[in-house]
Amino acid sequence: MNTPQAHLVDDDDAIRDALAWLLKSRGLPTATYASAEDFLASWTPDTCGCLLLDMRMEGMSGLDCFDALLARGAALPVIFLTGHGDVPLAVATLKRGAFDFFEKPFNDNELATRVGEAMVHDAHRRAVHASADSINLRIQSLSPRERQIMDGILAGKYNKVIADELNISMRTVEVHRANLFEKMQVKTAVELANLLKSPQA
Amino acid sequence: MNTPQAHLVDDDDAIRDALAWLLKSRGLPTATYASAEDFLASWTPDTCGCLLLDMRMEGMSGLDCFDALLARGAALPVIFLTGHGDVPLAVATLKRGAFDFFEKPFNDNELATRVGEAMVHDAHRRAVHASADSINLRIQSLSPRERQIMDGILAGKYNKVIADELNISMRTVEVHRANLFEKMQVKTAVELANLLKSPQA
DNA sequence: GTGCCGGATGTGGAAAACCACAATATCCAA
DNA sequence: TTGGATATTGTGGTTTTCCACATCCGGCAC
Repeated sequence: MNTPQAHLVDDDDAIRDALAWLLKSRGLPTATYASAEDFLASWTPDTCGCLLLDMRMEGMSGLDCFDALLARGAALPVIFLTGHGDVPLAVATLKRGAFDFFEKPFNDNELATRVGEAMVHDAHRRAVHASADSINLRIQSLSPRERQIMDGILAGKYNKVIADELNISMRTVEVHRANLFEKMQVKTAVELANLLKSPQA
Repeated sequence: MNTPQAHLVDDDDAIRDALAWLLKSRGLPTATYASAEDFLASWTPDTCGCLLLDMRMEGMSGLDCFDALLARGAALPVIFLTGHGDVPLAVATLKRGAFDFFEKPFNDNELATRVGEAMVHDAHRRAVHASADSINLRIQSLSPRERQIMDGILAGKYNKVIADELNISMRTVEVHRANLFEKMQVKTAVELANLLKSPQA
């Protein structure tokens, strides 16, 4: 897991340096990139924190960079910076999942605050994701038969009913049930149901 | 429950009539209001569908109307219409939960499409809400003791353990358990867990 | 004050879950 | 070919759930 950082992408050296200084002075770890291409080249699925993206840049635009990230399945919160007010663009970008959209000139305090919120948001997202991953991993370790029995259990059926439906003996259901409880690291059907509910789908 | 409608609020008679005609011609039931005050006066918690709100109006502004609705706990999807591009306003409004934000002149097809989507969204929201209400109603019918026993059950504890923790006999726990299953309309602990998970919190 | 409700408890039994020990069969990879 | 994972079944026994029948107590409303 990479260290959470504010990833700042702007092709204007002066602005980039000023913004980086602002963020660092607020205690926000910051990495800078002179182009969207540079950022994408260094990006990995572990990249986390948040992304500050200038909309208009030489080469790849901020929007193109956002598209590229979405295509790669990134979930990094993105804060856009733009110089020229464009309501439809701002609205469309937010609806596509951008975390925020700042028009220059912006208030330094507001931006720094939002960057901090974005990083908290991302930390929370990663925590939830890690929990979901752990559960999905356990589910994938189940054999097909065990998954069938689990479905029956989650439907609140008696072992006897499950056995009838699958045309196997009750004893076999009991064995699969014990095995899948072991794999899912639960002791009761209720714990299993709780596990499969909370975080993801 | 009121009939789902597009509630159109605009103080410009010509625009309001034109928009209402547009929406009705697309098969979207539409009600019109000449002011935010008129709409708020007719609003009830049952008002549903979606709200089309002109930002700049005589008297109460669209934003004020939005605030008033939020204060009343309304969950109606709101689509804002504005004549003067203002990125910070659009961004702030969307972040506060507006469904969409259109800048004039807008494309009729896009607007009508979004109105349709907003109404679908609201119908879905109401369906989920109704289900959650039904469950909350059942929970509220439980006695305090029954709720305690339910907590224990949802934690996957044996009746024996619950009894020890509450310093009562196992038999009493069994009785409460049966009673609360009756009230919650479930037959097994797993069904109870499933019920309390899906929709709300 | 009588009745209803919530709460608590007991006996006793049927049904289901839970578990240890034991065995067989298939498929697939080392 | 041997071993591991998956799937299947049985015996026998303990624990827990689930339920019918019955009793007792305190608060509260009519």
